[in-house]
Amino acid sequence: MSDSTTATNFILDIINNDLKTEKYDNRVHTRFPPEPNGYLHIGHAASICLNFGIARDYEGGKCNLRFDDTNPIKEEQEFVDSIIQDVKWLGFDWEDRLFFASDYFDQMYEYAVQLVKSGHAYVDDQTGDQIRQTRGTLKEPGIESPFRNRTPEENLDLLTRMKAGEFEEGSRVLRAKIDMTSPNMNMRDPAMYRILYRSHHRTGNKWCLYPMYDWAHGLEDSIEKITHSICTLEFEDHRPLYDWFLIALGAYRPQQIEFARINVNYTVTSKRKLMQLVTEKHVQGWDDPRMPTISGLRRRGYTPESIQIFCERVGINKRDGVSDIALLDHCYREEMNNSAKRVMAVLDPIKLIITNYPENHVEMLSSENNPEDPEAGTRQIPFTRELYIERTDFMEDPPKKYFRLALGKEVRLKQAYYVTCESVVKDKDGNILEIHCVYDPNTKGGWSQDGRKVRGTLHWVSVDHALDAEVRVYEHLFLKENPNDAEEGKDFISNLNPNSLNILAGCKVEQSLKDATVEEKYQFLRHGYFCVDKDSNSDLLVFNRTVPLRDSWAKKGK
RNA sequence: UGGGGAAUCGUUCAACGGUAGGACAGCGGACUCUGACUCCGUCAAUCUAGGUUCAAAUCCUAGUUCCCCAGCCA
Repeated sequence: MSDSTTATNFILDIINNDLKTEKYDNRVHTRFPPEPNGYLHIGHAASICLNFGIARDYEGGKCNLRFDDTNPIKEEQEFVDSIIQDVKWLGFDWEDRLFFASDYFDQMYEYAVQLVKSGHAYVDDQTGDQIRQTRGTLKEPGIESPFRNRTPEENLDLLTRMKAGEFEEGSRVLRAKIDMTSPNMNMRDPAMYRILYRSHHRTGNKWCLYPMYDWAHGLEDSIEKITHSICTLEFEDHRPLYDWFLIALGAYRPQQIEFARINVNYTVTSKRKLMQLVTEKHVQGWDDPRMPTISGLRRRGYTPESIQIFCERVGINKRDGVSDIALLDHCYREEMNNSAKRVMAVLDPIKLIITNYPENHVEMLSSENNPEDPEAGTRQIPFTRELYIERTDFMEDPPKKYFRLALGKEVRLKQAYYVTCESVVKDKDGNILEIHCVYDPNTKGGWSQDGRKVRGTLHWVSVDHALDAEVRVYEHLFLKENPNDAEEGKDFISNLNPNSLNILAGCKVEQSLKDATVEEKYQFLRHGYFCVDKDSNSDLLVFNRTVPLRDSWAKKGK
């Protein structure tokens, strides 16, 4: 390992041991094998980080990106493209090892012929229903197919004709001849090939025979000389079958290792459910910033680094659990605190007028871009008589320990001056329209010579210079930690959070944001971390709030 | 006794017969030109019952709970 301080886990233990015993000639070669039938999500990220992380951390380690595209009914090029983009964006490199299971179809078929010839596989003429009915149950053994004892010659003839397209879809399957009484259902003569007259996104109409997962997956790993084939827990009792095929073939056999899938609270990660959210338009697409998809997280503003660190800290083991999304936010804040440029943005503006400040006067004030990073430098910000401040930064009847503006109270305007509130202007209904203050010219830069202190520091923007912006503030997509915990007769959809998207129009942001580019990230002072959304145009900047800053004051109010 | 897995602070990961520790979350405080950051403190766990041992989260026995498997899905 290149970094001994990172957490170890049972998979690394296995690999280290295999290295010690030279089980795989000191090679470490993993793979990430997505099926291109949906978008990648945070759960996949854990697997990607694990597999590519292992390749990165071991001397000479490799990790392949391989599409497990054995089912043309569900798979599409769109998903291949998005997956490639997402893995790349996450920061991983498969070099020249981008593979497709479909590239091995010929080879797989030859292997099948070999099993037929050696009497390990047979063609079954039973219907799907018949096969299901004779499989037995969890507690009762299955019944052998009447076609189970055909000769290798007959099986070979039938298999050849299946491949040639002589038989109807669903009329026959090739089955492994194992044990219909096995307590492991996977070993009860599992199907290897089904007949499907479907066009495949890569092989077109070349095949009408498509391999099943159990048959295909081990072959893919074997062909690529994978050493450690890491998958999720539900494949644990497929391992005997994985091994059986490769042993029967006398082929190179990787070690399958299973770990618990990563779940995250307040969201769902089943492909079916994500698909449902998109198709039923509960969200605006796969990359909706509320989605746990990689593309959604990306658009929301999360970085590859924060996702990687999150996955590392969550860790790997064999118990299923649910991780706290707050940890991702923590990882993100940690990263951004060191790197994000600070800017001032007023999300809910109210006018503040400095009555003793000259009209039509503009002062340029200097502000640091990132107090955590002196190298980030400073910028100039225009200060004028009329400013916008945050509506919530003024209260007529402030509670105790309220540091912000109130009648007669003095606060600091960030990097500018101390101001004291003298009066407010209201409309007929009593709504505050303007806050009138006086400033102390001797506090320029936000510091007083006489040592007097103010507790509150407010952010602001000049009315004349502010840019218009729309800010999208997100909450959890679901109200419950476990969205599947729904009332009787209802499903996860009933737990959708109606306030998961809150659009703030009429926000005012500082001038320096004029040339902000899509995906660029900022800290809006005292608010949180935001990034520019692709919906921005030359008239209106659109920001997504990735995560808010921690706010111990707001917490006290609760 | 169908088979296969898993049980440690609220969550998550460690401890591999020798002081149950870290992170996140929570709570309290200090600091602060971001009520941020940072720092300090604090809360809090070995599924149960027996057994082996000087010593058990760890080994043994018996239970309990949870997850996965009856697709021509992966």
